Amino acid sequence: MENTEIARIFYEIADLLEIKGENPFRVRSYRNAGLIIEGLPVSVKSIVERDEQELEKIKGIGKSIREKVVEILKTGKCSFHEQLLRELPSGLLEILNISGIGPRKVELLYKSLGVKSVDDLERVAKKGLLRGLPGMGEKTEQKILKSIEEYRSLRLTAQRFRLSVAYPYAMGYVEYMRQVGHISQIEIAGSLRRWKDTIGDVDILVTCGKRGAIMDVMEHFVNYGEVREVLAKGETKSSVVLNVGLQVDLRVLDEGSFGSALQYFTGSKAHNIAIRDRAKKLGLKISEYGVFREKTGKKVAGRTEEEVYRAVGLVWIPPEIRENKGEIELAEKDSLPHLLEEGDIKGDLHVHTHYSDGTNTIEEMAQKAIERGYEYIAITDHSKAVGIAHGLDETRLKKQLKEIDRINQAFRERGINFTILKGAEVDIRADGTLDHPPEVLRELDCVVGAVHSRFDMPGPQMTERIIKALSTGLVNILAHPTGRLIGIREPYEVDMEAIMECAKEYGVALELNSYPERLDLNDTHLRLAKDRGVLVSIGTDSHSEYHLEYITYGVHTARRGWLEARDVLNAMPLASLLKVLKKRG
DNA sequence: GCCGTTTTCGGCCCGACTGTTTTCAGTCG
Repeated sequence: MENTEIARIFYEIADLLEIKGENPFRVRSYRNAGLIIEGLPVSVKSIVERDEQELEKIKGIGKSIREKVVEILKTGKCSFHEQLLRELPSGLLEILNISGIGPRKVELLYKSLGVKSVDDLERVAKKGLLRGLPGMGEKTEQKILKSIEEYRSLRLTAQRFRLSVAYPYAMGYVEYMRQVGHISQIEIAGSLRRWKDTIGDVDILVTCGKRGAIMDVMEHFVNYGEVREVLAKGETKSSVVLNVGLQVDLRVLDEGSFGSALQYFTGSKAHNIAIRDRAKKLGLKISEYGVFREKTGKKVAGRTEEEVYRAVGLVWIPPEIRENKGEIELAEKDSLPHLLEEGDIKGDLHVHTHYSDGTNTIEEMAQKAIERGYEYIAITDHSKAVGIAHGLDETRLKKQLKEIDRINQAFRERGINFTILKGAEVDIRADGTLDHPPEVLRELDCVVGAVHSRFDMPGPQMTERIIKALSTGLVNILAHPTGRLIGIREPYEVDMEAIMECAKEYGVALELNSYPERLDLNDTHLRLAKDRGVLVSIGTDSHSEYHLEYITYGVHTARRGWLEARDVLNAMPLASLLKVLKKRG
């Protein structure tokens, strides 16, 4: 039983209790428990196997949740959850996905019209039966029908957008908004500012210099060429949906509230709740409009984020780590980690060329890397098992190595301080053996091992496969360690703690693959790697010279995992890097 | 249901927009 499955049961309990009209704080506890469990870097199962009391040490998990977790792990189900499902049809949970419908309406629809599913809902809405219910009119009925349609089409595609998809759209919108006058400040907030790997919607905040111009700004916003639909248009907030289906919200603020609004809309929700809780204990009240004294209502901060954090006794916290996972406690002591920055990156250790499935030559990739200010790259083309990528056999690999020698020699002669490392992305075969012979691998500077087949293996087998490969002592870096493709393919089952233990023993770095569809390892695994003292290599997996820029996504993801320059293999200058790489074998 | 540097009981983040309302509930973020 995986963490996500256990979390799902708690989410469902929360939804069902909410429909029943239970105490909202009890509901929140279950939902919160789901969030916590889903976000744990280690499996709940392993914690319980060690000592089930340890669960209660996690903030937000008490006796009741702990008992239910243990029950789920033992029996595969939760009797409380089952009991709720006997009281209420499970189809009600699906109805909650229809936007504009919450628990109160679900209850009303179920009790008054016997609506048990989305299909039922569609039927009664089409019959015009909704408009008779209290609080509902013709407009609600039409809106619900439209939402059902959207829900059905959305279910076929991804509901969230990859960071790399949302980011350019958001930047384009910001550029467009700059064209209207009266805007003095503009920032993107939300999960995009926190660089989450997927984005639900985009939040743009602006300040408007002239009071009377707010509606002009709103008008400009909803008239953007990419807008498919206007969801709301008010004096402080407007919402639209773009043609691609991405929702964008705009908020207009006073100068004096910009910092507090930026803080508020950047989130995360868990971080904000903790910050507000803290404010309350200090006799303060925080809203998007500022920090106020609870008693007098006097405003004490709001212009900048620094001001807001200072008002509650904290130093400014980088957006990427605002998840209420320990950052607030450290901000109090002014001992936050010094997070990695893009300028710390000295090179790229996962790069393909036209030898396998890349589009550029070795020289072209090196040239681009030099322009980025790097000291080195490792050329790591596929091995022969990855036939579809035109993987290299030993003969072609040897030819490539000679070419690298030639180019390096030419760099030296021209006084260019840049080194191309000889590498390979060697396939870890299903039986755990490597796809190049050991004597060939020993000739290389940088061996990247990776799984490219049989993703459906059971967890223990996959773990054993990877551990066998790393234990040869021939691998420097384990590439995209979970194999996930965001929104396309789930990660394969693997015991990450066991992999990390092995990686540490054999001096293997784990990769944070920066390719936008991968971002693998993810933030929680990165934090685990840091805690376990396993080095991380941030590679772009570039298949063209333009892909080297993906390092930006990698660096921000690394920041989400609390990584500092000293935790990152390719933040090392060449000399130290070579020392680490040579330790293998 | 969870939590505790005022608490083992009594709190638990806050506000905008919409659609239906004649003062507000529900939903959303």
